[in-house]
Amino acid sequence: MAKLTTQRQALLDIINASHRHWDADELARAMSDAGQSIGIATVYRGLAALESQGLIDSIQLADKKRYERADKAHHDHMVCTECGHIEEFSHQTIEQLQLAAAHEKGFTLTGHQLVMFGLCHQCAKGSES
Amino acid sequence: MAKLTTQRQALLDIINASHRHWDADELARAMSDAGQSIGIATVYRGLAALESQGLIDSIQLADKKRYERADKAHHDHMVCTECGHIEEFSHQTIEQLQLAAAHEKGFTLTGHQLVMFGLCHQCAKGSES
DNA sequence: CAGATAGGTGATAACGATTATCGTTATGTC
DNA sequence: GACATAACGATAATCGTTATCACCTATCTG
Ligand SMILES: [Mn+2]
Ligand SMILES: [Mn+2]
Ligand SMILES: [Zn+2]
Ligand SMILES: [Zn+2]
Repeated sequence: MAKLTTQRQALLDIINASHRHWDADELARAMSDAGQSIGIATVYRGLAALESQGLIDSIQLADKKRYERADKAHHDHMVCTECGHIEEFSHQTIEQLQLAAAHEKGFTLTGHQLVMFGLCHQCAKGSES
Repeated sequence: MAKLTTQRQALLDIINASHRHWDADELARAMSDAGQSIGIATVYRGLAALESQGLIDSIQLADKKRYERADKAHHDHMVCTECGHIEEFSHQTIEQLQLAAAHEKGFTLTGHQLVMFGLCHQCAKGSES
């Protein structure tokens, strides 16, 4: 039903070209920098379409949603509160224990999001007094 | 430095009176219903003050922040995407594995938030075809 | 007590991310 | 080509939250 238009393909290409976690604004700017300016509403619509088709993934951080490529195994995120760096990790046992905890409370799980906050290696080093 | 004023005490009392997870608007309405109307800005400021003093806790959900009493052990949350019901759970092993995962990536953890989405027992029953 | 100082309060403007609206444009089908 | 169906883009609107700013309180000081 939803079409993979020129601009949606371009968004997808940008996202698939790295492991970055993009927000809508960054993508609009990247398109613009590439000489292919795009309306911000089109970015939001395109991202929603791509995500609903499973072509990209997203994480909801406190302020904004960030999108990333979907061709990776499920993982969760660590966010550096100093520089914004996002580190990925996956832990099979944590996933299993989550399922167990949900089951114990009678919950039918459809998803989850684990975000850890702290200082990345770089920023922890830099802030030593 | 920050004062525990009459309205802040009232907010704290409401929050401590149950295990609910309140948003700013609900608290303003509760105050109003109790005959003690309060400006919405005062609610936000009061909640920020109470939280920074460790008198209340909060969780950041996709759209809004919700506040709850702080006199409970750390726990995480399951949110029913159908009715909004929030179930709490805590899993010691999950917490420990998170620390291990962070350490492995060189992250100094300052916090985390695990939110699981799905259907609560009630809603799962109701949606059987 | 009078004045000074430090916060707090409340109405409301501003903000930032996202969504809705609406006229225009591209794409697909006959 | 003509019509239907989405997508596009500019922009208004929405919503949670924060900033402003003109009063209010306390609390302190002499
Ligand atoms: Mn990721
Ligand atoms: Mn809770
Ligand atoms: Zn960092
Ligand atoms: Zn439910």
